[in-house]
Amino acid sequence: MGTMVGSVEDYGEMFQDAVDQTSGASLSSSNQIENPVVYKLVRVAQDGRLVPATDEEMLEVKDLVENNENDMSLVPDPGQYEYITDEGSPSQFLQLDSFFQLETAEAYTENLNSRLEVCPPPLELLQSKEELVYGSQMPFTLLDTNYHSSNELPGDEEFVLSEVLLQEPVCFSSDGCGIDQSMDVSPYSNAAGGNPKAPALSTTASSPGASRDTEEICLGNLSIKALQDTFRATFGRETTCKDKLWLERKIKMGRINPCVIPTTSLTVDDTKLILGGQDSDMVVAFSKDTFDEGRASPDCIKRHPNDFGDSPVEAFVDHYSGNEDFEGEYRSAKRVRKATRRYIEEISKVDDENQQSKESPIPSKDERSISTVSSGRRVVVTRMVSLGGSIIQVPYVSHVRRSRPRENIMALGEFNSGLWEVKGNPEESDLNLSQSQLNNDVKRVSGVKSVSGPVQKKLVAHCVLDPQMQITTNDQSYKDHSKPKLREVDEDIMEPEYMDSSGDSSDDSTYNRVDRPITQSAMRRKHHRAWSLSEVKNLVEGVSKYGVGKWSVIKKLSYSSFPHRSPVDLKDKWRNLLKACFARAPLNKMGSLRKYGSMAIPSQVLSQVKELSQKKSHVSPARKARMVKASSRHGFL
DNA sequence: CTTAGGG
DNA sequence: CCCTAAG
Repeated sequence: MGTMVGSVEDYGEMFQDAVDQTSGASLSSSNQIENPVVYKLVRVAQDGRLVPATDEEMLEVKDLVENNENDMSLVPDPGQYEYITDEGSPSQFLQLDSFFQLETAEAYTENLNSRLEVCPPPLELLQSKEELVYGSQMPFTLLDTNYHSSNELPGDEEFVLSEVLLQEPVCFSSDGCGIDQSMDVSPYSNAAGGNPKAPALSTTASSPGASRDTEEICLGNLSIKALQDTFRATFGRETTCKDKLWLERKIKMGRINPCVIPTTSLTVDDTKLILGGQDSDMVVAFSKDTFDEGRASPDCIKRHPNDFGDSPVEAFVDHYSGNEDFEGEYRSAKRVRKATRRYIEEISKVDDENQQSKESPIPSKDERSISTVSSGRRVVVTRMVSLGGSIIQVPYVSHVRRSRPRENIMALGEFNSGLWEVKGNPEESDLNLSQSQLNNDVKRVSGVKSVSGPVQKKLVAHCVLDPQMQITTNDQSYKDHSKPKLREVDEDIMEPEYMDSSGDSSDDSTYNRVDRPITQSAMRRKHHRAWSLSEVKNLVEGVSKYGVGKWSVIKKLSYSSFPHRSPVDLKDKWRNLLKACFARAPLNKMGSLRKYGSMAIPSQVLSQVKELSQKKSHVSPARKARMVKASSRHGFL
């Protein structure tokens, strides 16, 4: 059994006719744009070409569809798609849910809105005529069946009808009961133009002739209330969102076919069908192997995270997932973070370990989990990872730092070349890296925290070789040069230039100047400078003046004398202060003394911090205005 | 570039 | 302190 996938535009007619019996209107090519569902029928030849089906083949399909059509309305399966004719009334129902099994509610709660899956049905369904229930399987189920009864087709070739062009008023429901419910309850029938039978999936349905331009103009003129009504008419549920832009956007997206897959860029490589679009990055990748072997877990259609694609993700999602809309409303209040690269990397890493793939980061062809797909614009290497019980496809990331190397990458290179020897020139401090630094950098280079990748393995090997030094290596030259070590200590103290410029010679600075034994903590980071009490006080004062979150303002106004503290540093420190004061609040006895003998923060300051944190959680508009004024006075806005 | 937040 | 994502 070969692969059967495909999508060819011209062959929508027959299928369309079959489905759209009542209207009897056949689709002209110009007409297709307005029609909500367009099926395309092709045959995939052995060499992978997509051969348009012949008229005879189309007739068979038509017959098949018609035969099954009678049963359609009897199928009491929730999660149907609705097919809307040009007249705007629902003439048929198509159940396609197993094909477009898009994001589920659970999936979205995982905050992985950058992914999408569309999984074809199990192969068994493709093979069994008996099991064929119209609409509950993929479209090409029908055609596959059809193929077996067709004499016309060469033995190895199969019919394929795979893609659905969902043009306008198709309502998807992630919870699997969208249409049914809406038909029953019909909470929006009024807004749908007065026809209570009309599912009012879209206002478009009631005004099929309206062009999008017109609509968009109209949208812009609508009031928020009207937009909300339109939203309700479009999506079948209420919205409380008052964001006009958001509403317009959603409505537009609800009307615009979110998953148009231009067939112009349809290509087939030896195992994959790729449907790439100029706008859409949607990639359809049905694995031939998977189908051949009768597995029920073929490759899925995936959307890639935003790194590899843009807004279409959202459009796609919006349309199919009712939940997303809620999320969208929520998002207008608080922005939602997408999965970070780190997160993806770690997922990838875990997957890597699971797969025991020790090979080069370049995906091998045999690896099922890694596929190279082209989206028309670019080639994307993806890999399958399991997450939260479902399989998702993520862009492949090698576990190597991809971004700009650190300034001391050269030193790293030397380590990487195998000897671990720092060239013993004390003057070039950049090369005289402490071992901890090296660890750190190696860690960064590998991009992951745990040991993985050749570089870090090397490190481990060397560490093992020298049991005397726990963290450091067997590097003799490093030992011999005390300067690097001293330098390391220096990291933790105020550097003179800053002292001078700041004029801040308060207590803690001298504290920091005290030569301390090289503790582990002192070894830990290069770029660590202890916060002086005056700095902390400055910070607190700055926050009290300008408010929490105005880090750059504070930095510029109160911290011009501390060039080594970035706004982010301030923010971090503030976070730490908060942590400190709230953690200590209950048992204030120990007061300001810390375990590790690091800087003592006066409890007075801490209470100040606490006070500010509470007060500043809600800055009054007046104060905000004052702040804006102040900062603009200083040229910050 | 600035801010927020995870690491 | 670092990194990255979101504006």
